[in-house]
Amino acid sequence: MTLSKNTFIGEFSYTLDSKGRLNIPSKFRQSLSKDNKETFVIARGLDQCIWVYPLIEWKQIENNLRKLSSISNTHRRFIRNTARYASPSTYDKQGRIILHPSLIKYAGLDKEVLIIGMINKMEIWNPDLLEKFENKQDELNSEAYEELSNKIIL
Amino acid sequence: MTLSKNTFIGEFSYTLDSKGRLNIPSKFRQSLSKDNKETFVIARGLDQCIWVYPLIEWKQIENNLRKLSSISNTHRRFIRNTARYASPSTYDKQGRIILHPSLIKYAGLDKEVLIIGMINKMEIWNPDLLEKFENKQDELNSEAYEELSNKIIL
DNA sequence: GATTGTTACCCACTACTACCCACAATGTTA
DNA sequence: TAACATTGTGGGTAGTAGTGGGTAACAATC
Repeated sequence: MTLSKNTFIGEFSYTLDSKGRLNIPSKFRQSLSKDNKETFVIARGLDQCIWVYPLIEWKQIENNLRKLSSISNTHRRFIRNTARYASPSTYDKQGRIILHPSLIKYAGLDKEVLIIGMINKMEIWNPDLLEKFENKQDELNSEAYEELSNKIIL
Repeated sequence: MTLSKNTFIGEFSYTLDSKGRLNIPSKFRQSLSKDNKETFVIARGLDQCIWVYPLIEWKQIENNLRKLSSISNTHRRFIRNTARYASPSTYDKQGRIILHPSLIKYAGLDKEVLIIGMINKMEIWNPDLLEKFENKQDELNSEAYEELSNKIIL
C-alpha cells in the first residue's frame, strides 16, 4: 500500500552488511515517483544521523541554497556544510543503497540500523544513539515543543 | 444509516487475533468516502492508544509537517515523533487492518479491544487502560475542562 | 600490460505478509 | 419461521521482501 508520492513515514529496522549495503524499505521505494525511482542524495543529518533525499526533494534544497548570499558568514558556512557531505546514489536490483564509510562513522552505525520516515526524506540511525538523543531532548526545550503542538492539529 | 463522510462517532468492542488483525466497525467503513475506502494511516496516539486516520485527514497533517523546516531542532523532533510511528495500511477483504507489534505493545493491547470514534479519526484502546486513564483524569485539571466550555457549545 | 581492489550485478535462501477461503453468529426479509 | 445477507473470527498458502555471498566488469596503481 503506497502513500502520497515522495512522502516517507514509519520506522523500519534493517541490517547494514559487511559491504556497507543497506536495504531501503520497500514501502519507501514504492512511494518514489518514476523520475526519482533510482536516484537519491545521501547527506549528513543535523543530528547524529544520515539523511536520504529523493532527487526531487534535494533539488528544492539546492534551489534554496542558491538564494543564499555567500557574503554572509552564516550563509557561507551553511551552504558549505550542507553541500560538502552530500552525494548522489542509486539503489541496486535488491533495493539497497551503499553508505560511504565516513557517513557510517559519523552516524555511529553498527550492524543494526533504524530507518525513519521524515515526510520529505528518510533518516538513518543507530537505534541506541537515537534513544539516548530523544531522552536528552525531552529534558530540554519542551515548551517550544508544546507550543508547536498547539499549532498543528493531530 | 451513515453519518457525514469521514466522521467517526460511537464505541465498538472487537477482538485482536493472533496475527495482529483487528476488525474496523462496518459503520466506520461505510462513512469513509470513496477515495479513502481502503487506506488508513495508523499512528501512535498521545495517550496510551492508537490513532487511525482516513487518508484525507492524514494528508492534512502531512501538509502541515511539510511546512516545518528541519533546521529547527524542535521542528525536527516534532516531525520525527509524528511520522516515525505512523504507517499506511489498508483493510483486507473482511474489513480488518493489521496492527504492528510495536503499536500493540505501546497501547498495551490484549485480546479485547475498544474502538472509539473521535470525529476525524478512530482510537484503539485496551478497555482497562482507558478506564484507569479516565478515572485518573477526573481528579486532575477540571479547570481546563471548565475553560473549554467557553469555546464549545453543547 | 599485469596486479590489485572496488563496484555493481546476479543468484539463492529464509521468513513474513497479504491474500484467500471457510465458518459461526447475528440481523433482516419474505 | 425459513431463507438469506451481513458481520465478525480463525487458519492455510503463495508471493514478495530482506539478507548474504559469489563473480564479472571496471578502474587504479605500479
